[in-house]
Amino acid sequence: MSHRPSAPRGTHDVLPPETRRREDLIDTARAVFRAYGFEGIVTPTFEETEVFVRGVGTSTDIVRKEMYSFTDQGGRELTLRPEGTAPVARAFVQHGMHKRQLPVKFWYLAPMFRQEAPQKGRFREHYQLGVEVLGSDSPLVDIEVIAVLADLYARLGVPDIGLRISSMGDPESRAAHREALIPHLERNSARLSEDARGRLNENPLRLFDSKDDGVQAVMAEAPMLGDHLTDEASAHHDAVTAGLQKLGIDFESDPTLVRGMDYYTKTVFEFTCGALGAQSAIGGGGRYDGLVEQLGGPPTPGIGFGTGVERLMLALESTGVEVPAGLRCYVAILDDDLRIELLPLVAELRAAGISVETDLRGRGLKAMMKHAASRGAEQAVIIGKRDYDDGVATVRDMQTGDQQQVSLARLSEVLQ
RNA sequence: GUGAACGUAGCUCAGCUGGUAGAGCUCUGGCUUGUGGUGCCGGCGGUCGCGGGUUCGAGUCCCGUCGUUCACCCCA
Repeated sequence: MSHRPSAPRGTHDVLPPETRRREDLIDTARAVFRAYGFEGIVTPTFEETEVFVRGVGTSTDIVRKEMYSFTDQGGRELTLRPEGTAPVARAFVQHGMHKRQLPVKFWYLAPMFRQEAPQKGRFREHYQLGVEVLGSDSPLVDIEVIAVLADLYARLGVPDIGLRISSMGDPESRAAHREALIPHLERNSARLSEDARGRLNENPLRLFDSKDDGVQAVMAEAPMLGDHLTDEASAHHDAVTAGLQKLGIDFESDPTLVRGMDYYTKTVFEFTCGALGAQSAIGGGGRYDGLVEQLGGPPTPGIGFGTGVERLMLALESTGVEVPAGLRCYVAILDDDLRIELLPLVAELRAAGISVETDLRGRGLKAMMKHAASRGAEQAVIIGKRDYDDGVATVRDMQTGDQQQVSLARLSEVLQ
């Protein structure tokens, strides 16, 4: 027993009927993305480690302690993708997409790997649906990207959604803010927690997000990034919020909103879902105007988001939406010889677009009927020796129990 | 990575102060020789997460380990 393997810590299998709800969710997402003109992009599950180190940033928890990195047989330093944006930016650069008509708009569904402590809504492998738009610095893109995500949540019926939005400014804004913030923190270092003092210099913005009382008190009096935005960054932010208001998308301006990637500039945002508990972030993203250049490409602005598939599933669990069964018809064949004889008939039904299942174990009618019921079949088609000799099948409505004889030739037509 | 709680059949759980495992559901067979969903009867299924210790004896106590959950942290 002890050597019976199980899924590694922080990973899990997805089984029916859960898979069905998941597939439906992904179908909906794809439809929403297409409605906005996004096209799919697929990037490798692993990248050169350098992509994330340079892209995501060395001060981030992701790069510092959460990456699954390894050296392959050829001595290459590789890392399982911990986030979705840097790989897309890398692909943009590699394929010279700046020569395409800009902006390019991509969506993806991909697994992400981070070695974190697992808990509800947080796994070491999780899937994200995401979107990236590269090649326009217009606030119109920010608005569209946030709108797609809000639209997706609405279409899925995710309950208790909240949106926080802020601006990280541009490098110039951040430098000015940092010059005011660091001295403030140093003056008050006695009131900061040990952990907070440790990261005071490398990423002081992170402290705005702290839940420590002492740190919070210091940060409440700290100079805000929002007060140091350049005119351009400030105007950009105002245009984004104006657009969201015009679309009727509710949001809360939260200058303390901080996100985990170093590449963010200007607009950052995070959607939360009250049904999720401690891991309440269900999706988030922001603008990353320096990332493409950071990865060796021409200066190219970009913005995107990621939203967690598992967290979406958790959020939707509480709504108790029933998914209809996927099976239309169960064909119960009574005679062993007929099981082979009637293979073309079953094939014909399937070719006509009817979902059909048959017994694959050679069971009796009673067991087959039970199977048909538990699979949620709308109709059972019963064909025994007598029916077959008469050229008919018995079609039973599994809801009402009504039965009728239908000629084999007309079967697919009747079942439509 | 840190702290706390929990870990008994596929699932949900019971098992009092230690004496060598039980229920419901699921699955399966029968009552119903070609018919499901209700009912009755039967069956399959567990070295009590794993390893060690205390004891005449441990699911029940102790330690370790793995896993899950919650909080910190971080994020989707």
